Amino acid sequence: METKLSLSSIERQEELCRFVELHQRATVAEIAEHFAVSVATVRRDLESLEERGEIQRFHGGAMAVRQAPPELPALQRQNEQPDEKKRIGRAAADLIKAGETVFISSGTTALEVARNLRQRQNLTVITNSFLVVNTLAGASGIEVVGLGGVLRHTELSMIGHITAQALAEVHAHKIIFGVRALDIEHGLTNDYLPETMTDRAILAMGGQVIVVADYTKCDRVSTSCVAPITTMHTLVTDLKAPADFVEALKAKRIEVILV
Amino acid sequence: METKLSLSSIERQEELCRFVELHQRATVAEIAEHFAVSVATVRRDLESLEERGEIQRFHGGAMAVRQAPPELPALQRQNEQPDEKKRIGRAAADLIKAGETVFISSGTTALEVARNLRQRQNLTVITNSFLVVNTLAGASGIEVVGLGGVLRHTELSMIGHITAQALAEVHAHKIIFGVRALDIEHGLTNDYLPETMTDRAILAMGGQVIVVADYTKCDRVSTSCVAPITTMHTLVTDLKAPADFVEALKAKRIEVILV
DNA sequence: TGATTTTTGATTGAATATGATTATTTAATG
DNA sequence: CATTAAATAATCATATTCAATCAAAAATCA
Repeated sequence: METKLSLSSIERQEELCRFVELHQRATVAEIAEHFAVSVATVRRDLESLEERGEIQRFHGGAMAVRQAPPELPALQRQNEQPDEKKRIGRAAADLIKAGETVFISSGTTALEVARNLRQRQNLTVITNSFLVVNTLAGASGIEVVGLGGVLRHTELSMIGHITAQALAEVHAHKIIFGVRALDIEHGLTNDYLPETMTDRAILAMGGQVIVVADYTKCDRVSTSCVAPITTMHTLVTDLKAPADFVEALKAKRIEVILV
Repeated sequence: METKLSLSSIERQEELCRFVELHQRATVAEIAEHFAVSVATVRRDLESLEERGEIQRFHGGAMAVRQAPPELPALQRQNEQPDEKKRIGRAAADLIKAGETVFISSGTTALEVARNLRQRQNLTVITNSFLVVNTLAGASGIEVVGLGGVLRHTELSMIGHITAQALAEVHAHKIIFGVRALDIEHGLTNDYLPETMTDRAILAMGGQVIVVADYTKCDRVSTSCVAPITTMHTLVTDLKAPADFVEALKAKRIEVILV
């Protein structure tokens, strides 16, 4: 693991807490080396973290007071192209108007859209992603409808026939759809076969299909075909998306929003 | 990144907030350079933004406010009778055997049961509690089935007709049921009327009904009648439970586990 | 236009964060 | 139980960074 440079004291303390939780226990020297600071600073950080009850100190180091939450793949991926995802999330959220019902699928980019809806009022959000529910929990202005189903542990999404059945009960004006890969010929593709039926049921719900995908997803193909490219009404992507790919979409009368 | 010219102070503050959110963190010098203003102005902006809670300052710069989930009632209540709840949770979890399917309802005591199942293998857990899903996310040995429904923000539970419909699709060997109050005459009662139909559907699913409730819930009545007391097959409670109440339950052939 | 308020940038003493130094405390070993 | 090595807490030095103040510039208003 690399050492990140010039963290603020707040950031370093947070990272330090995670570091200890990840290793269960760590010595002062280990921590000092990892964060490239003096042992004095480490001790000061450990002191304040112990005061807040975040860790337990012992002579020579510190140990975790709670077990580290497992690093889920879905959460790890949030750190890939974070700037693009944030911009895309904001732009897609701007497409949602008050009073509308919007479906938000699983995936980190779609999650970013949910983040930007938290402060909104008079919205109904339907989702099969538990991360989206998590993000919107406590958002008093938003009615959150979670679809049931079998939890896919790696993505924290709900899939299966219970999900499909619940989908038959609802309708959304707009569908924010995250996808693994986009290709003119092969359409929208994902990488997990069992999820395909759920994804198709989502798209069959009707409403405007807004796909959110950063440039790394464009002009790519994954394993599992979900739908043809024309199923998508709008694509929100970033400026690094291949120009000819964007042109090809526009030729097919698909709206493309570049941020 | 280019410098934008002649923004009003309000505009600049908004942009500044977006800038910090986009980069997650930024130093005062970075911000001053980007907006072509002095560090004094930046500090003033950061000060007012922090007062409004838009950003979090640290020595040398500012960072985006971390996505701290607001303190929800369900999470606050976890601190009430924590020892009893932990013991009850452990004892109830011991009743669950490998290979079984168990339903876990919402409520903090039921959540404590889920906590004690995290390391288990070969289990299926069905739940309408978002907190239970959260707890079991990443627990690879457990198949988690979430029921859909409308999110009740205060409890983070799923309720409504989608929930009831999903319940018709599943069956559990054992039902871990958290309840607000227990009374010999009035049976199991909860405090939120709209949830009653969902609770009844849960209990109608069949299987052994195991109610988890600390002593503060015993011999009490709440507003909404869910089911008669004999619906319950087993009660897991603590030693502070009123002795005559326990005796009355045993007389009705209800198993009582005191921890 | 002229007066008044607001905003901005520079200056300076105060505050903060960090690392080095040095007693003091702790834990390990014989 | 005494010795000893290591770790800690306390103190100090230093380099940034911050906040308060003030004057100049800009905007607002009569």
